Amino acid sequence: MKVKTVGPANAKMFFVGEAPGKDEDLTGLPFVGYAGKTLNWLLGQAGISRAESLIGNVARERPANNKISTFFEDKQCTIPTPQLIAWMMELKAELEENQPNVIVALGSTALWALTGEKGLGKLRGYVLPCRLVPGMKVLPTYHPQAINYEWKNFFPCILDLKKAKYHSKFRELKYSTPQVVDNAPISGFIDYLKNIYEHKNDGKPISVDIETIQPGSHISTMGIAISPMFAMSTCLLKGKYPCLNENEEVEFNYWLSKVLTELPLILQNAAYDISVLNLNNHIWCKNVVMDTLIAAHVCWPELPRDLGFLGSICLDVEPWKHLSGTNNSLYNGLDCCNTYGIAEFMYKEVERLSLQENFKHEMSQIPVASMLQLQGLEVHNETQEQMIKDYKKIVADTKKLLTEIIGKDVNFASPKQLQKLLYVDLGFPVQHKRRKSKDDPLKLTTDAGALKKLASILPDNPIFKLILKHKKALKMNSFLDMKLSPDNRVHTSYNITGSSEDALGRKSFGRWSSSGSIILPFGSGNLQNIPPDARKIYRAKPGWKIIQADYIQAEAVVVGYLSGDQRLIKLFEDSFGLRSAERKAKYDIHVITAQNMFSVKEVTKEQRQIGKTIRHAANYSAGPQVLSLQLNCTTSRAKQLMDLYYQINPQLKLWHQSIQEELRKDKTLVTPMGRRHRFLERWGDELFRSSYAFKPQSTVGDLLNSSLVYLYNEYGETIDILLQLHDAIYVTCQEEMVGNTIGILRDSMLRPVLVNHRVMVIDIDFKVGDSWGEQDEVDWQDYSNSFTRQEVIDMKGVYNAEHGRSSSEH
DNA sequence: GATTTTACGTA
DNA sequence: CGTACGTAAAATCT
Repeated sequence: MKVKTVGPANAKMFFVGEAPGKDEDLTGLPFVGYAGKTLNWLLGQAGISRAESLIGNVARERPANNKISTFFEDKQCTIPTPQLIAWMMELKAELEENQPNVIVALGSTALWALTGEKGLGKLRGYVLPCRLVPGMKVLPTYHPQAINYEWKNFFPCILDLKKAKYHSKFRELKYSTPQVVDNAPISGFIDYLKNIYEHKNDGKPISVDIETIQPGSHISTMGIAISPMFAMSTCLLKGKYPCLNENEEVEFNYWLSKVLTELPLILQNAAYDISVLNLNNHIWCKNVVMDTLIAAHVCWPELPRDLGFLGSICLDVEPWKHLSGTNNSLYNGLDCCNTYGIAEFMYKEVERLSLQENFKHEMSQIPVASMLQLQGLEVHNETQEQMIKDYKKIVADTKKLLTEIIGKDVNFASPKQLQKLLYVDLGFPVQHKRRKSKDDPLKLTTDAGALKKLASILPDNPIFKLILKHKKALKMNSFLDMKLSPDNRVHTSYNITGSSEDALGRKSFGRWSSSGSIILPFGSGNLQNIPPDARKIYRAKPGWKIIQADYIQAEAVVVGYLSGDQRLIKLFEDSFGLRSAERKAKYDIHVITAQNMFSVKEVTKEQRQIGKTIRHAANYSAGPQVLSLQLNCTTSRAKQLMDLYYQINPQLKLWHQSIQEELRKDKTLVTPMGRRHRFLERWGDELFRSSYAFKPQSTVGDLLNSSLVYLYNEYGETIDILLQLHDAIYVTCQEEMVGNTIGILRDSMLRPVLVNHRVMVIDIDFKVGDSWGEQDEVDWQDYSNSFTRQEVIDMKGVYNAEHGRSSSEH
């Protein structure tokens, strides 16, 4: 049935979808099925009345197989069939008749039909001129059905709809259009710098953006905006060749340094730009007041935070990202202006959400993250070469043996080839991947777990263990055999805001991530996943030591306080400040767990291991099946053990329940350090498990980063910081300075925090050695003054996120 | 040939 | 059980 457009004549908003579906086809009305329900919900969230809006589609009849491409001549969906052209004319007539103030394009087909544009992902949220009816404006966003499929898009969509609601109040398409002087001659840019410096930009910050070429991140284009409305951009490199002569370069750097050193700066991803400016221009940007990436992370941890996205949310400007290929300097200048505009928006947003403390906390991490990236980590050549040789031999030997046994050449790094070999050619029992839900389809796997299982089923066949050994050695080699910098270093980029995105949106629990540095592209990239054995290639200089300071049982301590487990809290408080031998003898948490579970005084090694595994599993709400794999026992035995554990630790289940209760309102949790996270998963076990992990992990991460910043700010001149590893800090120092350094680390890392109405102080352990991989535990008491827990609390004060928040709300 | 997705391994 | 990232191979797109 043909579907008509519905809604009151002359409505301010006109929603245009793609094509009718099954329910629309049956009723002749648009958006009445599943997608219609989603639309209603989205409109409700955005405060828009469906009854007051016009709603229709581009195509007026249901396409065969629900495929919109049937209405196009070409695969790319750019040449409409005569039928579709006729429908578009109908839409045009409806728009002209009703004269809405804003047309909301739902999905890429509507976007194309109304504006002629492709690429919804880049254009959503931006107000565009309508091509179908010139003079009208279009705001594209996701199709409701796309939100059903891609849950992460729901929040951006609501923001788009709110923006559309604002635009429905007036008819004109009025951009705030910045003035950009692009490709400025260098003399003009230097005058601009002088001028900014002289007037200090009237006390306001400037925003800076650089474009770089790889490798080496040399600056090709640089721009500075003095407000959201004016920027100048200049070209410094054309290809490989500098645009400046030597004299110009000296003068340019002189004034640039003055401006960047003395004025307050706005940047998007400051850690990158200031590192490049430091490395290549020897300029140290001291006063970064706003990193829009960090502000966006603090305010909206679930959302994308690239400039194009932030522009669509915060600004009313023309899309500009498409200029990057055609006019780099104009693009760069617009980046500057729009970063400035986004910054002004984000200042208010940080304040509106009372997240000033969190913002300051993350901003303070920029200098140390930049320093660590530029400094890198030195590799001991001889050790590296020897280890590469050893592991390469294992790879070759296992491969040779396997080829002899199997009788043909197989690439064991290819899951597909391995599947064929094991399950087809050799006919071994197939192993399936663990499923998230029973409804998910079974999938084959040849992972380590499957190979171990096969090895236990068929103990006489040596190939499983050989394959495992082969793959392990291959993997190890990737951590050893890598390109080093000219001075034998590896570099990593520490990312304060994390960076990964999954089907549900961004996750960010406040821990740093580590990835390959594009400024200094040496090493295996991530330094937070180096296996212990490969750590041996990072050695201290002769006469120096590497010290590791890590929080003891950090996450378990936080869980103890959060769940109000009095016995556990007492254990942690009683054992605070003890030498490790005494702590392990009397206050071993896993031994005590086992003692209680099995009602025994003397605990065997196995019983301690069970206690350890089960605590970890229970803290994160693992099921008996996973536990049975870890403990190598039957599922029923694992179930029995879990029940026993929960019987002895009833607080844990209560705590999990309280987390669920806390989620009920708006799926938002707040950590003891004041960090917020909104969970986007649908209500259910997956959401719960993810949220149980949030508070402990995030608290430990924030605690460690506070310590790291303190250490760098207070002792950066004297302490050589090497690495950040989530709950540990590594430094290097001369042998005779070990004691002193341990004292400083203890001073920096002991940080009392109010958790669940009690003061939590996580204790610290030290290890010292000649390399990152070979370290021995030491007692700090041998080197440093001893303070009781109470003395530490009195000296340091207690961090109270709740207090900070409530006092800033008024 | 380029880009995206999947599988895997480590903290 | 969770979070994180990187790498290689496969799969898909152009």
